[in-house]
Amino acid sequence: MRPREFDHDDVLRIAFDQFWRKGVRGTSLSDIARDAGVQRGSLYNAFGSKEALFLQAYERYAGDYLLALQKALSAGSLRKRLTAFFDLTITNFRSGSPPRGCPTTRGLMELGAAEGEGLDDEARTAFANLVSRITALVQDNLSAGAKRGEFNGNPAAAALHIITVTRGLAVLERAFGDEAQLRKIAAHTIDLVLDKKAG
Amino acid sequence: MRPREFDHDDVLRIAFDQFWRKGVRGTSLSDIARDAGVQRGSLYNAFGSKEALFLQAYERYAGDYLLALQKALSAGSLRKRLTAFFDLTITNFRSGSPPRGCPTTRGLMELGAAEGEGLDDEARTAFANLVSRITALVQDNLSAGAKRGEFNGNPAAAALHIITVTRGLAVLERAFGDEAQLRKIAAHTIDLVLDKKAG
DNA sequence: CACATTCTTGACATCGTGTCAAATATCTTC
DNA sequence: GAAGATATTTGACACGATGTCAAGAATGTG
Repeated sequence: MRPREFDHDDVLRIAFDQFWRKGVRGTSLSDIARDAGVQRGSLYNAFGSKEALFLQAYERYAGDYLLALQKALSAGSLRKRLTAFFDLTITNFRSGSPPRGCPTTRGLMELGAAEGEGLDDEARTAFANLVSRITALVQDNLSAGAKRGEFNGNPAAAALHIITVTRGLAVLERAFGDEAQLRKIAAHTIDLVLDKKAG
Repeated sequence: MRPREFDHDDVLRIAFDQFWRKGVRGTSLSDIARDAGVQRGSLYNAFGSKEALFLQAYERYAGDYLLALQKALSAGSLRKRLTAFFDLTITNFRSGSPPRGCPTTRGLMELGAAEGEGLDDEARTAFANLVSRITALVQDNLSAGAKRGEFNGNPAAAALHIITVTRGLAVLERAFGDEAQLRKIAAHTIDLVLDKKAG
């Protein structure tokens, strides 16, 4: 056995940074190889393909991000939790310089409609998975908030609504790059959801 | 002068169909040339670049789409109008087989963060422009509805909220491909916006 | 009828993905 | 400690995409 000359995790981090900034299609393995100080062929040998490398790098990101969201949603009133949730969401979209946007949303919109076009079903599953987990997280918090009398709507419907808004925020971030606007929309959404009349 | 051997508008339509289905990065000028029965070089001669061709094709789409939305928002109660608005939005995302998603949202997420990466600022402007126009359209309807007593919130904030939801729907469409889910979210959004307590 | 102008066509340079075989370096076993 | 097995590295190759360019082709005009 010959040992690797590069660190597996280092490459994943370097690669995901590029994917995040430029999208999967917009990032070449040559870029990553240069940044990581590794030969292109070695990346193919270690990961198989650009998409496989992306998937590994993305899973890493998704795990970290989900944990951070969990933490943001873990204390205070429901309103405080939702505020922290949107805060982290927007901060994530606006991280980096220039801001990198949302990698999940970008990945989802990069998917090809048919076979062989763009990212494949494995990537779609990974993206959809993170979205589903976040939705469940929000829904659990809404259910708990309902028990405490902080919310009196349908937790499932409201969670889906909130996740839809976060996806929309990711898109508007790309369109206008106006962070204040995003925060206004988030605040308005919280008001709408929490002030809803009893149904 | 030698006359063109192809129809300018035909090519725009054929090209946009491909861009819509596979994204700008995922569509090659060879694909379009083959589909249109035109030599690749002729496309460069006539349009200059893939991006320039896309921009022309997109403007065509944007004009048509905005008109259709205007029509959907032109009659009945505010609730009926918003329902027709979301209906058309979702129908547009789900058109084609397989469904093609939202070209504007896809385009926005395909943008590069820095120079030279992905679509450039001209494309961003075109996308942002359509989003802004749709927002204004919705806001006008909300303002008119407020005068008729069908709505008692802030038209600008509500319009921004609604447009954010439509962008989110475009993303969820790619993630889950579940049209019934999209329609539920849309209905819930209309309820939230119209049932809002007086503020 | 010839000319100028535009379009078309094919060749080329460059870059990206992905494959492969040969070379290389370590771990293991004797 | 030496030899071989095994995995990694490296460079060459095929292929397809973008974009440029010069040469050929076809039409309107003088």
